[in-house]
Amino acid sequence: MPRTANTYDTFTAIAEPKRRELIEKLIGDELSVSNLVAITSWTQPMVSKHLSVLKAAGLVSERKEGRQRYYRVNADELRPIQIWVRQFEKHWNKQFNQLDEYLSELQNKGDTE
Amino acid sequence: MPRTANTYDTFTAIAEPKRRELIEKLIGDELSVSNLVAITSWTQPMVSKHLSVLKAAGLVSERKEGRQRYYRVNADELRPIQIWVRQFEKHWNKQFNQLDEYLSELQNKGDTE
DNA sequence: TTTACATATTCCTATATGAGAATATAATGT
DNA sequence: ACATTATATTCTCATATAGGAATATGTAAA
Repeated sequence: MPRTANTYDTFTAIAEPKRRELIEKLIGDELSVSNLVAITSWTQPMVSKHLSVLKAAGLVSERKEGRQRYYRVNADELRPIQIWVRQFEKHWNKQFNQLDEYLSELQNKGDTE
Repeated sequence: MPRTANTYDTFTAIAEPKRRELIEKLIGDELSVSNLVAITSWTQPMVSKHLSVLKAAGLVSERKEGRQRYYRVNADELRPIQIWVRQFEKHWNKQFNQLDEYLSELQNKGDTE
């Protein structure tokens, strides 16, 4: 039995590097499959298949428009991960915590909302 | 080819629920294999094997003492996950962000350091 | 040096699944 | 109706790997 996976849960879905890559491309943007094919240079079936896994895990949603399908990320679905990781936060080294704050600031600066 | 996995990276290592369970048990505590066997009621080889994967991924370290081996979690190794997930933070729903703050407070209250 | 205990490793098997190629579906335009 | 474009699905194959049983390694005690 490989990865116990009832089917794809969030953790399993993002374990695959290509799927993380896809999700990253979708941050903030809504993109069609062909957009993603162009950006990644992967084959179309490969993009579609990974998208379907992400969709099954609830990490992306789909919007049909003509013959294209536009995908967007459901950012909220990544929160269980953050919540899980937070359990370990208090055991992180101080020096790294400083880096964290720095990164947080960078991100807030880039925040346009 | 299942999970592309060169071998176990952090994301792949925690994709397995049993491994997440193990890591959780090790938060704050240093535990021997038999401790973990007692706690989880899994077979000893099963515990050892999952620990070896976690160790290969750098998520736990080992300390030998007599015939026991004590394991502890390397919390810092989970930071890449947090950093990755943070990219999506600004797209989370406000209502959830409030829940986040609440959970954060709870956790800080429990912080003894 | 045997015996008992703690842990790791090896061997086997079943199965999930990523990749690739080919094909199907579906929508649009002519 | 037919061609074209966009996307999904199906099929085959190779391989990583979780689980289980058995065994090996290593350490302490008698």
